[in-house]
Amino acid sequence: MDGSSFPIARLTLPEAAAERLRALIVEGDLAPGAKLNERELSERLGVSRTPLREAFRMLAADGLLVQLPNRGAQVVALSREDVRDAFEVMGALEGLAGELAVARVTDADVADLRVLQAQMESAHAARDLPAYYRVNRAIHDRLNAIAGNAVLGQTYRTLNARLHALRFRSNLNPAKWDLAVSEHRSMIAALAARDGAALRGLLVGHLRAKQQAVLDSMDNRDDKNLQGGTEP
Amino acid sequence: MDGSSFPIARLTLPEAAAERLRALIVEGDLAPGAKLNERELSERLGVSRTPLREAFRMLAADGLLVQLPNRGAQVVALSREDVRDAFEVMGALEGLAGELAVARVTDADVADLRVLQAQMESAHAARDLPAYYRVNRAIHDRLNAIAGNAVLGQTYRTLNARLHALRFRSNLNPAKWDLAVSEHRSMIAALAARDGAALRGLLVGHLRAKQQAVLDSMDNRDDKNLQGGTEP
DNA sequence: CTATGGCATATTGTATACAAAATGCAACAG
DNA sequence: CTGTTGCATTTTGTATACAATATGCCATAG
Repeated sequence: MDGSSFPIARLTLPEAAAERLRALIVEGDLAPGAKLNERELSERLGVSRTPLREAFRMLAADGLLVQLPNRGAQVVALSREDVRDAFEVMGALEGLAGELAVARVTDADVADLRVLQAQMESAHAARDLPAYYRVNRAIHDRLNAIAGNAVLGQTYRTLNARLHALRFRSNLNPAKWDLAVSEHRSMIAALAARDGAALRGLLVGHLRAKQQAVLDSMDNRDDKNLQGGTEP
Repeated sequence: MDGSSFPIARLTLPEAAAERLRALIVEGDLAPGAKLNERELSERLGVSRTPLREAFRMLAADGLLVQLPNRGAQVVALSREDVRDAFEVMGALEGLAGELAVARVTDADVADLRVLQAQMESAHAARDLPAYYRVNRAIHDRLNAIAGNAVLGQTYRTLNARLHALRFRSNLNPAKWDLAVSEHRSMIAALAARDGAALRGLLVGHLRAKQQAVLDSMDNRDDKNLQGGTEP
């Protein structure tokens, strides 16, 4: 995102462990509600318990783990309410990002976004879902970057990671997919026109649709992710 | 905020240390930019370095500390831009809180808020600034509670703590104070009338005024808090 | 047969010892 | 006199040992 300085930035062991765990959680290798045994995990990751515990603290702060005193850490199991709450906040953040982006966007930014939009249309035409997700994410990241608010970006990414831990396969049927792509087209138009209110409305609406899809997908699978649900 | 369950919840050592450090930072006993020596701090807090380092990780996640690999932790020194960014996000969050509160508020809540408002008017009439701040905070906390969004509340509190670490003495002159009190009156009226748009507008405007006051106060003091500024 | 109490085991919490890295100073070369 | 290199010291990073707590099982009383 910056690219102007080159600190070598070796990862410290707790950071590396946290990154690895984050991936394991988001990829679903560590299921929601799973209890994390310190000794076992530290052996699997090849680090001692001390840095692992620091990693736990970081992930707990991100809301990916919950730590119970003397009872260890477990992967968070988001309740329906948690998901609703997180999406509501995400909506507010996206709305802000839209308004800020309108205030700060340059023509070069718009040009870049149009390129991404074209890529998205291609992925859509080719029915290439992974590519679509990738470009989709790139567009939203780009918007946040244009907004130029570090606190916003940070908060947004953290919340996003927490929701990704759900591993929802948002059942994206053709109709929804078509709509989503056209919404993105409208977003870029609104941004190019410097129409903050319109962009805000589009982003919030877009997210509300996603929220509904995720909540639906939570209903349509085993209730494991609901609060209190632990496997036998 | 909940009050329906009574887990004894002894604080674990890292949590206790984090809480203590948080207070030291917010109270200004640990100045922005101050370097935190692990051995010395652990002795002063009466804990060993292990739980202290976990506390560091928690506070770093909250944005109260920054940790540099192999170079320790230091109290965050917010730049002007950081403050602007944080307030922008706070504004979006407050706006959301207002809309949610309107959707979920009960008449009992409104009655409670009117009591707090009366207390605020008293503090204002008596020119009792500490009491005013206390009630002010209580009102905003209450609004967030009514909004009933745990993620929102959490995010809001974290950002608030980070800004409090600035130790700004928002130069509250009589005119501004009068305005602030009347704004609160309007807020409660908007909430009672279930007028979400009006409440959002009031909250966002209220916060923007605060942001301006804080940024001004940052200008009017030594530039210690600005990025790169380290004492001789 | 069920429920309670106590003990053995496993797991987390904390302190400390050791390793690795950074810092500051001093000696030296230019 | 200035800048650089190497060493001693300080500080952070990691592993491990020990302490405290929780968990689960079994014996026993009702």
